[in-house]
Amino acid sequence: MSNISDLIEQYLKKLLKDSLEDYIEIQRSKVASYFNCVPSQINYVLTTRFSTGHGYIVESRRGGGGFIRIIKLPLDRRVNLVLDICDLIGESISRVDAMGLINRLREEEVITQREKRLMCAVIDSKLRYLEMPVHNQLRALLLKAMVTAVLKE
Amino acid sequence: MSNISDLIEQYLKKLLKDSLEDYIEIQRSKVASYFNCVPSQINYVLTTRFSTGHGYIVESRRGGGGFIRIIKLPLDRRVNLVLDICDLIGESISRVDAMGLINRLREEEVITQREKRLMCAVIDSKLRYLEMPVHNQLRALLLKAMVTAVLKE
DNA sequence: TAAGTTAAAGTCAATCAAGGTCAAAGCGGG
DNA sequence: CCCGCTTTGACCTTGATTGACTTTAACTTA
Repeated sequence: MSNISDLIEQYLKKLLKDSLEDYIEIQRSKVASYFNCVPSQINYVLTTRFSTGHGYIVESRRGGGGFIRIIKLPLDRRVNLVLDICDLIGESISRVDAMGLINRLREEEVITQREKRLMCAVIDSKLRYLEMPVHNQLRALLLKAMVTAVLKE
Repeated sequence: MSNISDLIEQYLKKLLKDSLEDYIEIQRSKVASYFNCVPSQINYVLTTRFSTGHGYIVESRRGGGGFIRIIKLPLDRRVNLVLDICDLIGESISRVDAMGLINRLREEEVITQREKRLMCAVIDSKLRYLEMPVHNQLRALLLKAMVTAVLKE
């Protein structure tokens, strides 16, 4: 398991973890040349692993002195966490986004490892009877039910 | 008794035995070309010899840098439990039976209160798109996935 | 200060690299 | 001969990589 995208992902997450702030600023071209890849690969990593669905916000500026800022949304247990998450999930959610969300919940220690596995197993179940759109809706339904159940204490 | 499938099976089991972890990661195409067979033969071996029923969990990822991970379930009483439970669940299960099983797992302290709520939420989800027989099948599928996931430690 | 230059980052489609599925053909023992 | 397990291959889906082209911002200079 070692494609460049994974390495870049880990690299960025480590930067975030080590940062004193809840965000980091990078230079696309720097990171790209550090990993010996084309700059657009960074965008690929950002869109596939640092989307809103994954709990991040990405801002940037072009031109001289440009940068990319990756902000980690705080995901703590206050008031409307459940509602926010359900909102985030909506009526329909892709497998990737669902997994991203679950991972984030785990990273924030909002859920345990076992709970993560449990939720992933549900999301990952090959619901072979179903068409894609229905599948995405079903997934949203189940995910919301799970998040609600596990967080409502 | 020496068809390719058996050889591949032994090969993979040896890898597992020699591994420091309780899992291995392989590349389907590599193994296939090592054994001079078509890639899909590996899938055949996996489904016929490394199923949950056999005490393994198989995960994978496609695309560049893809891999197949074979996880060996530790063979203590919990695993037998998983296998037995999966057996018990079968292809289809009613809501009442499912709930009963979950309660039982809780009573035995095999799962936590949160996990119980999580599982109940999944089972209880009104899967409004579906007919009864399919619903029962789906429930069985999800329940088995959950039990396996939560107990695989 | 407007115009031109340079230094970023963004987009998108093509291509490559896996693994998944399924049905049909092959084969071996009873 | 038949049944069930094995083998094969065509076709599918998903994910990663690359590069040509575009857009935006800052800097420089006349």
